[in-house]
Amino acid sequence: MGRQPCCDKLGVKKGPWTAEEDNKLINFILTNGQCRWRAVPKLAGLRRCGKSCRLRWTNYLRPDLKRGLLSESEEQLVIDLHARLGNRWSKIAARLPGRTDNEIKNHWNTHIKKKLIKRGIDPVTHEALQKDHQDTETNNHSTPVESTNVTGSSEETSSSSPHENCSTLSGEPEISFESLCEDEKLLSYLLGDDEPPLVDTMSWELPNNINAQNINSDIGAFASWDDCVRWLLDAQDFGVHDFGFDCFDEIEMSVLDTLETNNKQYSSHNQEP
DNA sequence: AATATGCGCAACCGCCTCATT
DNA sequence: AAATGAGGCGGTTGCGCATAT
Repeated sequence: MGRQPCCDKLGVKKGPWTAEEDNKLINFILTNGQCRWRAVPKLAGLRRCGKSCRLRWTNYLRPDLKRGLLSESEEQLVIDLHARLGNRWSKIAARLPGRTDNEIKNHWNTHIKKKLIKRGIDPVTHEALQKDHQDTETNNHSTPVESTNVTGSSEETSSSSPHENCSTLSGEPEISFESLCEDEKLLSYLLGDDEPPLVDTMSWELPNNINAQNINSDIGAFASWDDCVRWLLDAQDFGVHDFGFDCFDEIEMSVLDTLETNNKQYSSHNQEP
């Protein structure tokens, strides 16, 4: 007994989404909130698969998405997390507010992988490529290669942990994963045991009983519902940060600050005899 | 100017997990 | 306990654009 397809394949549109379809989906979700994705296409008047709607919403239309390239600190965080979690993109994405698993996966495959390889690091194992060569250089010491030392720096300190020498691509001091391990709570959070302190997406989802007029009065004086949707689409183009949703940045910076502080504490602690 | 090649990203596909019946 | 449905995830594909020849 096979599974039913998630949607009726006949008459289901594929390919790039049009602005009109985006409008319909945004209209529907802003009005009704996220409900059963399978029912969304029908209710929203879209000839799309429910999955496709979910993907479009989560990867592109969500108003809390950041746009643009990952910052260096984000990239470093991705590398660190990947060293620990592997290709569990959704877990990794959960640690980067405003970023999607798809986006991170794409960025990994197109940018970070190459950077790591260029720096002699195997993007899969996070160990050094050409191990034989490096082994002879390091006196045959079988210490695991720094998984996230993407600076390619050859300065080997006495630290023995494979994750201690984390640094940014720009060479700035960065978050050490081992240092994070000193903080059980933080580690637990990073490894996914706890929910990350991200923005609660439900906070902007709208209850079913709120209609377009309510939203208009809440968001501002939009002349029409179309204006509201247009505004939202514009927000996508510019990024929510351009529209005053800096809480996302604050939360992210708070997390990064915590990590950095922890790293410093660990470093100073480590330097003590 | 035309063509080939490479790259980045949005979207799809199929499988897995979990909740519900 | 088994069957089913729905959402979620990771891998892959294909299109559009930029750059090289």
